[in-house]
Amino acid sequence: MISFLGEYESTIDSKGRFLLPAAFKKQLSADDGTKFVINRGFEKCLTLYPQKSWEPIFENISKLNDFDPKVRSFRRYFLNGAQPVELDSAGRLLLPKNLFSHAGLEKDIVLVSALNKIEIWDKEQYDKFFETMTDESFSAIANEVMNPKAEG
Amino acid sequence: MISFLGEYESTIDSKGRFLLPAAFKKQLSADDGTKFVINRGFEKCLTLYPQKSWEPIFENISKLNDFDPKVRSFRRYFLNGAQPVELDSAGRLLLPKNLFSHAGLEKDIVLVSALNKIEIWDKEQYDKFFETMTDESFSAIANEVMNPKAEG
DNA sequence: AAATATGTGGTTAAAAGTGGGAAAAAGTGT
DNA sequence: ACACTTTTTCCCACTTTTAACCACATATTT
Repeated sequence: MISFLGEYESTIDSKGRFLLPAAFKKQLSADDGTKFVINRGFEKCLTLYPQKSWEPIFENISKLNDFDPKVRSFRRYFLNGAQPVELDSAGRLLLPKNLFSHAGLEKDIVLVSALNKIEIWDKEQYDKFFETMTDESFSAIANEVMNPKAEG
Repeated sequence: MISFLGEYESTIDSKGRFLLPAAFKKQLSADDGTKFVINRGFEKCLTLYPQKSWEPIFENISKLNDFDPKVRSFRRYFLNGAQPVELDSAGRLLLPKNLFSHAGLEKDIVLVSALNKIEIWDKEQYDKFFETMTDESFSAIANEVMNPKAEG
């Protein structure tokens, strides 16, 4: 499974395209190729999955029991907005218009590794996230997440 | 696991490169090689991990469940700004531009051992840190950290 | 003092990034 | 159904930036 590392800036041009930073392209193996799936992220961002990273997620959702109303709600919310995108000859991706508003995208964006996928943030929103996160709140979350035994 | 020792100065050239002091290079084993990961540090500094030191940290985070909002916050904050860097033929590292401001880097920098990684400080910032730390406050902290029973 | 290793700077070729035009496709109205 | 308009996609050409390389200066060692 691929894993990304890094945080790079890019800009959206007048046609809604942005260049996938070279650093990420290098991290893509040959068989990840040029196909991606883009989706709404959980917070105010978008998520970009290389085809290979998307497949297992899609499979997991397929396995859920569709008779459960919660499953249906989740599936609708999660899959609505997911769209396949492909790199053009210059290594750019075209952002679907209907996803702009969810992430509040304008012009300057930040692409950040999220392990096996990439998050796309509006630069302003991204900066805001870090402003609201204090050392103490990070420290508390880190302890909860990485040291679960501490709780109980 | 590698562990560094020492504190050395270096300077950033006009292209944003700095020479990794020979003393640190000597401490790197052959299989640590030339690949590093650089990231924002908790304080006003950057952190430089030899690839080998970084891997286990990254793996641990990969295991967490990304559907947990706390995990996402933690991941974002922790991976914030992490970028792969590599030594050039002259043994220098190129500092990513977007990390300059976090550490307030100008020209003169100090590289300090931080166990299995190296901290990169702007010389001025580093000096300030020592100015604010008096013998007494150091002694108090030392007692708290190294002798937890003392608290009561 | 010579030789080797360390540290510094600059040039240049290659890659990354940007913008726009034209062809194709989709949509709209008569 | 056809002509016309608008949107989308594809591709080409240019500009800027980057990183690889080279050459030299300084320090250190034998």
